[in-house]
Amino acid sequence: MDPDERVRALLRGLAARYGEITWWDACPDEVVIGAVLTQQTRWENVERALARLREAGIGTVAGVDRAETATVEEAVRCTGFYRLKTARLKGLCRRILDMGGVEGLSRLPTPALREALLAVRGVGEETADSILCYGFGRPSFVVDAYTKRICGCVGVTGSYTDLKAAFERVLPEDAGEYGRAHGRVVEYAKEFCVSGRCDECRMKTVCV
DNA sequence: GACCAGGTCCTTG
DNA sequence: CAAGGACATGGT
Repeated sequence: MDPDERVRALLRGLAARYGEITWWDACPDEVVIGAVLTQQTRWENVERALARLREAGIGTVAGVDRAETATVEEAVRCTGFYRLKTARLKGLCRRILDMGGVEGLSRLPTPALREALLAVRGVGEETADSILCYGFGRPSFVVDAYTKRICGCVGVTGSYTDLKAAFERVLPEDAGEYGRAHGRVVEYAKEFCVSGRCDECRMKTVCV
């Protein structure tokens, strides 16, 4: 079967199962911060860190930029790789402010904005796409470990760019649609995939 | 105690 | 380009 057709079938099944979920509904500043913190980390720990940053009054791009390194490290310790993430976070926030803040960046066309984000140390494709899609409302599909895993389960493989392109061909070009689709993939993976691999690969549950 | 988590970067072959 | 290691805490 054509890979795009498999992706279509997958998305149909997931939409039928999970419906109109809302996925990451946060202000741009928190999306920027959360996108970095969630790297290789469970979301629950990211939420704790975001709450700590908020309590410290530095849960924004400007806040992280002006805060002491040690203060940020303390707040994000629970997400792991905390030294690395603090450095990445401060670098990213600094860069965003230098480019006119979220406000200024939002005037850039999506390709230019994506390049600007990718140019920051610690911002790879997934992080950039998360910020684009959830922070800036741009239709840029996010491919994460769950997406790759689920795609593998239905026989669709390829590079990050390949998978991203497949979803973007199949879905209507809309950030909300992309976000919900990605959210459903994650919901499904959390429900059926156990410790790194699909338990019994129950994709038939949603795919047929 | 072992293993894994919503990545990214750097180094090797 | 593919593979392997480093980065680190928290939950099962």
